[in-house]
Amino acid sequence: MKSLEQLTDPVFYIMAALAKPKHGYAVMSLVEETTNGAFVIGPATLYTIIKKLLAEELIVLHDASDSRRKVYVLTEKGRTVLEKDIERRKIMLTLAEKELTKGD
Amino acid sequence: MKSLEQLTDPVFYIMAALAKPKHGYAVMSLVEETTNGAFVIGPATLYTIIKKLLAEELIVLHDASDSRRKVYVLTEKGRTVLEKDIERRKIMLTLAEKELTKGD
DNA sequence: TTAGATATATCATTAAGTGATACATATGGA
DNA sequence: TCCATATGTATCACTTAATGATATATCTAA
Repeated sequence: MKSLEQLTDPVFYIMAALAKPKHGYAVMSLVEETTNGAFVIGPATLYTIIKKLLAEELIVLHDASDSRRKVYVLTEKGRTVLEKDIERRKIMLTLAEKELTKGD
Repeated sequence: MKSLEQLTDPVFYIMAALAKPKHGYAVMSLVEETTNGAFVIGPATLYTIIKKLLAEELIVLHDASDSRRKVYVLTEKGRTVLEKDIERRKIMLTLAEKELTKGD
């Protein structure tokens, strides 16, 4: 995750889920449910990425955490990065659809 | 690239570009120009991925190729995979935007 | 005639993702 | 009460993916 540009898919999903405070397990559940099981983030992926996001200060441990559940939420910086990545992804989709339909 | 679900960003870009026949170098140029240099696919990434896509039969060497320029194009299978991934990406974006705006 | 763009390709390294596993607490039945 | 299942966090070791550096050849325009 060089310098925060180009979020990978799992990173994007996790950050999107953490736009609102959630604990890790809830992130896994949300993604799995929302995608009808098409996208599953396992614990290894989840906690590896959470560790990175904390280090990059894109998320923080939220007050509401207790010893059992650790609640995280996007920082302002994280929100900005996510919003920028949403734009990038929209441009990607535009390009793809243009190429697919162009001409025929 | 397990079994063709979840295309990574570089793979997605390259496949999108190859919806219409193009040689490798043109793919690099197209992506770089379209994104105003925000996304750059270097030769190592490009040819590594082209090799994989050929092996998976998502692209094929196109007739118009000569010894200098190798022109590739999506197969029917490749087109189907790309279209499915476009849908997945749209769902991802919907989820992200919903989480970002929900409540406030 | 030669510098820079075009074009393809691989090697070696780094970065990213993940299966397997571990461990603790909570909860709802039998 | 016991215990199976779900909830919840975490890491290790391995695989997969991406890429910087480099090599090589051709084409083009000054």
